[in-house]
Amino acid sequence: MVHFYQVVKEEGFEHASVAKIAEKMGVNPSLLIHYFKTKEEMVVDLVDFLLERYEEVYEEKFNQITDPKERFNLSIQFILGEDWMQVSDHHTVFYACYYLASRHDRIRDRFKQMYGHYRERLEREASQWIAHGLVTMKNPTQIAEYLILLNEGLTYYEGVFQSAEAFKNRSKWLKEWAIKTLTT
Amino acid sequence: MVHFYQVVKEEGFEHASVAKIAEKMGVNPSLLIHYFKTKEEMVVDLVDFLLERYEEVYEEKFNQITDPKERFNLSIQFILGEDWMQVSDHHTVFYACYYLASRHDRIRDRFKQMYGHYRERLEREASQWIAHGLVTMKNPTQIAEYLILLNEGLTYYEGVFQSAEAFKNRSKWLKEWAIKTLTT
Amino acid sequence: MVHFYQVVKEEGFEHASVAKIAEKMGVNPSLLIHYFKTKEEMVVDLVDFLLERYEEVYEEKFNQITDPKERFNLSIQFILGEDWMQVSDHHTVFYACYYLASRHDRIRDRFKQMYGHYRERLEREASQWIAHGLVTMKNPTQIAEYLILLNEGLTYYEGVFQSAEAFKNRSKWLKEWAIKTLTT
Amino acid sequence: MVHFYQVVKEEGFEHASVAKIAEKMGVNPSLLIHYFKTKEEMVVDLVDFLLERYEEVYEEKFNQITDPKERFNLSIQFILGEDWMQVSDHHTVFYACYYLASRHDRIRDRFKQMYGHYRERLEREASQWIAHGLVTMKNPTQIAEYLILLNEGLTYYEGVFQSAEAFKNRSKWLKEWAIKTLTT
DNA sequence: GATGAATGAGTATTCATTCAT
DNA sequence: CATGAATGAATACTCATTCAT
Repeated sequence: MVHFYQVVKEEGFEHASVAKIAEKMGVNPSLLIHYFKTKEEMVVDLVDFLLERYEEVYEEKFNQITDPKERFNLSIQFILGEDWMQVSDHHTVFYACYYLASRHDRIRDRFKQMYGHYRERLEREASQWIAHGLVTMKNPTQIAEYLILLNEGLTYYEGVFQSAEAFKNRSKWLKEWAIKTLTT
Repeated sequence: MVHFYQVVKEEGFEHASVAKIAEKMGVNPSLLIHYFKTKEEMVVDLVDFLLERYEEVYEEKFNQITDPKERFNLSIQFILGEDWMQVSDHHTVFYACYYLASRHDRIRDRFKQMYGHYRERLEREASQWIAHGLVTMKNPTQIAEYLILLNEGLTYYEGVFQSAEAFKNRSKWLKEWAIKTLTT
Repeated sequence: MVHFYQVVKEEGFEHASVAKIAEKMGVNPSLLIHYFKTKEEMVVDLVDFLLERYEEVYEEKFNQITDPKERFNLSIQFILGEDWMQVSDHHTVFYACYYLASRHDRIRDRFKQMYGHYRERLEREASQWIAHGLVTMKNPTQIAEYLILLNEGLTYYEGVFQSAEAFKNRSKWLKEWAIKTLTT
Repeated sequence: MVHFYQVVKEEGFEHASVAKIAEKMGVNPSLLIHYFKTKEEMVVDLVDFLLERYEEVYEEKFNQITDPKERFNLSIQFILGEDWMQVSDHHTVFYACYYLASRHDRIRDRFKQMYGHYRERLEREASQWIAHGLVTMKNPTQIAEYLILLNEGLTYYEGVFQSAEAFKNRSKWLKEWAIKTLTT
């Protein structure tokens, strides 16, 4: 899968043929078909591979800290800061898969699942923030979705303009706005 | 172009071959190549076609109303409400093009341009809001980008879960949050 | 025709399409077809154009001098020397046409005609040489063909190795050999 | 390769498409591309195939006889006689390739190599002739090149007029002239 | 005298997949 | 467990040519 991912990244999804993936793996194209039966299956697995990495990343991030207040700040930092952007050098591959999701039910289900987990994760966080009086908003689901929305919007927008500097600046005030929105 | 658009919508970008587009148009494939020289040119034109429609839509929307206060509410309504979603039944086609932009400079330039205009449009609106004391945030650019971010995040998220009802609800509280953020 | 010639020279015979020739001429492709009826006709005309230029060149060369002895030396010089090679920067185009001649009767007839004239020309020269006792060989036809053969062999060989220096040297001793052959 | 050769011979180089070659072979066109990667590679291989056959022919011819004097006469016979012409029913294919060489470095290199070997072969022969006092000319390279030139000129000329009878006659006196040139 | 729309056959090449070994 | 031969459909694109204007 990592080879599939690499080919997509280097040559684009539309050029990621079975032959090229096999070549990168150093095996025979037939072998890939033998295991996956069909390319569609490979694509689904690629999506799984990609989304699992996302899940791993945020699980890992949220498990590092225990102090609630610190967690709140670090969550905002993680979701709207530059850390996430590093993860998102997957950008091209990710949006290729997102497009697929719009046409392909099985793939969209994977996305639903991943974002479902993501939201649950954030809901649990948000509940803690509420419990510790760190935020004034009272609905954990809304808090979670709000942050995801901002995150995706930010990533999307950066994908268009691709300016590290502008992103840095935008990230800065957006974090402030988000904190203000949640805490007042 | 509208035929290209339709084929992409119906069969997916990856299956939108010159032959199929020509068939939908009822002409010979070579005729398309004769006019566009290459398929790449057709794709760029498709992107232009798509983005121009977006530009038309928001230009039209923003030009309907003159009363500043009403404009503020209607802008929020337009950007974060269901109206936009109707425009966004282009979803699949749009994200196919967005993916292309990540790999194709000319196409990304088109996106930059469109979002540039969009932002300028919103900046001018925001300046009015500020001038009339409708919002407390003082930076029109940040206001504009904030709204675009929310809009894109919202659209993106809906693309995954595709639930009209959930969207409606989300749209409702998000508008409230946005207004609160901008006005307090 | 000169445009056809140029396109063949620049892009190769196989890429010299009606469209490209028309473009180089600044006219509409249909116009060319209108005049020539078919591309085959254009090719035949190209061959005519090319061979006529060859005829012009040797007619011109042989008409410059009147003194028989000088003519003998200058003929050898012209046929086996570097002058000819300048004419033969047509090399690519010429051999493209020669190949056509092997498959195309009308074109081969043109070649026959041109070489017929060439041989006759040389025969008349050779007759003069014989009459003035400049050569010992007595058959003008054989003399003419011998020189044409050497010329073509020399050109052909140079086409393979493409070395100006080696050609110069080869040209030098070949002229001596030819003179020796004809005069002893 | 032999199929490619046949198609070129029967239909002309310009019509020797991958599809036609595959058809003649009774296989699928994509199989050819699978093995050769590109048509250009096929063409290079065709040239190799053709030139190797030439090499084989003259190697074989020169290895038959051991007596030096006989070798001299037989070499002249081989190079300027009708034997060679039988080999040269490759005429069309050969000149198609020669034209290619004028535009294609890799192919021209093949030609250089073949003619290099050919010349070396003849140089070795010529050295023997010199050593045995069969010829008066003392430079083996010049002797070799002289014979190649005559051979190519003869072949070329015959390609234009295509008259077996005229060729026979021409071949006859040309051999006498060549022997005279080399031995006096 | 010239243009431009349109065609249809043909080009090399890519691709996922099958099957025998 | 893996290879390699083979296929057939699809791809963008080229080209000479026709025809109406």
